[in-house]
Amino acid sequence: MPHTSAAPSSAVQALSLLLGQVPHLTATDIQVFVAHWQKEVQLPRGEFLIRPGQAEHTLYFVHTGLLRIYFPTGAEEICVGFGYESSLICSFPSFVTGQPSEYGIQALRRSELLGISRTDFMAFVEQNANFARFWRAELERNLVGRIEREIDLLLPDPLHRYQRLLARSPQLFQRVPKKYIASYLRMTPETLSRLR
Amino acid sequence: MPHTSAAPSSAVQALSLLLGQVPHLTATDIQVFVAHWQKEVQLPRGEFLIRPGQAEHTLYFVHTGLLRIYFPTGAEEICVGFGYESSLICSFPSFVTGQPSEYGIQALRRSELLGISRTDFMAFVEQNANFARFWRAELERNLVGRIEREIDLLLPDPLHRYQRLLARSPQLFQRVPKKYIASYLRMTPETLSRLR
DNA sequence: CCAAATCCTTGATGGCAATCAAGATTTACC
DNA sequence: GGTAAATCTTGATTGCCATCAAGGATTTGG
Repeated sequence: MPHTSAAPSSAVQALSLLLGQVPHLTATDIQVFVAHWQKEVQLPRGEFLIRPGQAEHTLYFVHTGLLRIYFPTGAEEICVGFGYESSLICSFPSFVTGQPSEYGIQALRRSELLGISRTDFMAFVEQNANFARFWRAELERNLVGRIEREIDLLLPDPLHRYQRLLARSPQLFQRVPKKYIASYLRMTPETLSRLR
Repeated sequence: MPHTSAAPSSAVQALSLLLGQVPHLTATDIQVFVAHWQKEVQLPRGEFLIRPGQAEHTLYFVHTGLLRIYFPTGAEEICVGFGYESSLICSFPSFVTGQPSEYGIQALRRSELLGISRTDFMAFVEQNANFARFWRAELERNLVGRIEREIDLLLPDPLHRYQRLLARSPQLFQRVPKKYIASYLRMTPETLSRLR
């Protein structure tokens, strides 16, 4: 083992692993790319990655932990998504448009993340067809998922919404506090509890 | 005017106009591209572009008319989106994944469309960085819009949902029958009527 | 321009989930 | 491991939207 360079962090290794699954990306591509994920963040439980109204144009990789994305209405906060280990997370509209984020992102457990700036990330997408393909696949997967979810939200019957989510993401119910799932399912914690 | 080639159809002209707004696309790029939109469709009011369960992996350009995208539940159909003039429309999950469509698309007025197969379209995206950029921008715009919409659907109060949609898409209320808007807003036509 | 269908509105009633409340359980953190 | 906080469950009540129904307005298509 060479002593001249520091060993890559565990988070960088995990990110490299994720990228290794992308077709046609070379080891060199990945090595150069991960070097640009320079923003290391450690969040204790309850801490915020992004607060609503804040301009934060960073794409994050969740190495460990669990986060929720929420939208603050006047009265309450509604949960619109979660961030799991080994996935990407950001306030998407803010990341894409450059506007301040309407959403907040909060750690539900102690979480470790790696971040890359919008500028750096988009430079890779522009200059390398393989990264462009990767980002396009991310966008398509995300979009298909959101359309699925739109159905869930339109179903009038709380039981149907619960059953669809349970079928699609059973692991959610073992990791995320039920009250956030209830908000995500557009019902009160009491109603969710009675359905189970 | 040359007699050796047929004049481009009005639909092709409109599509070319839309593509002309894309940065870096050359006139030649556009000319070659639009030649692959070979599926011409004319739908009378009430007719279906795609029926649920059908495999239809075509991307459509709406030249004239108005369509609704809907999801059939056991009891009723819920409206998940609309297709306007000079915009693209498809059953997105089906177009991307190649699976049969869970959604239906129906003409609400007499509509004229142009279609391109998934295979042909993706070939352009793969081979030309400018088309890749165009498709990426489409995906990002679409995704941002869906996230906006997710908020609308999560708001518990029908009045708030109505107000948000009215602020974002006031033209909708002048073009689309209210009963479809009501379904889109997750409420009954009676409730929507009382809000106005 | 007319007839028929579709769509929109207004009213009365009932059901279901939100709300309020309290106790039980789990989880976090020192 | 022990204590405090957070979360989950169960129960009673209320309010709001869906449902059902009917009359009026608009649109469609010949």
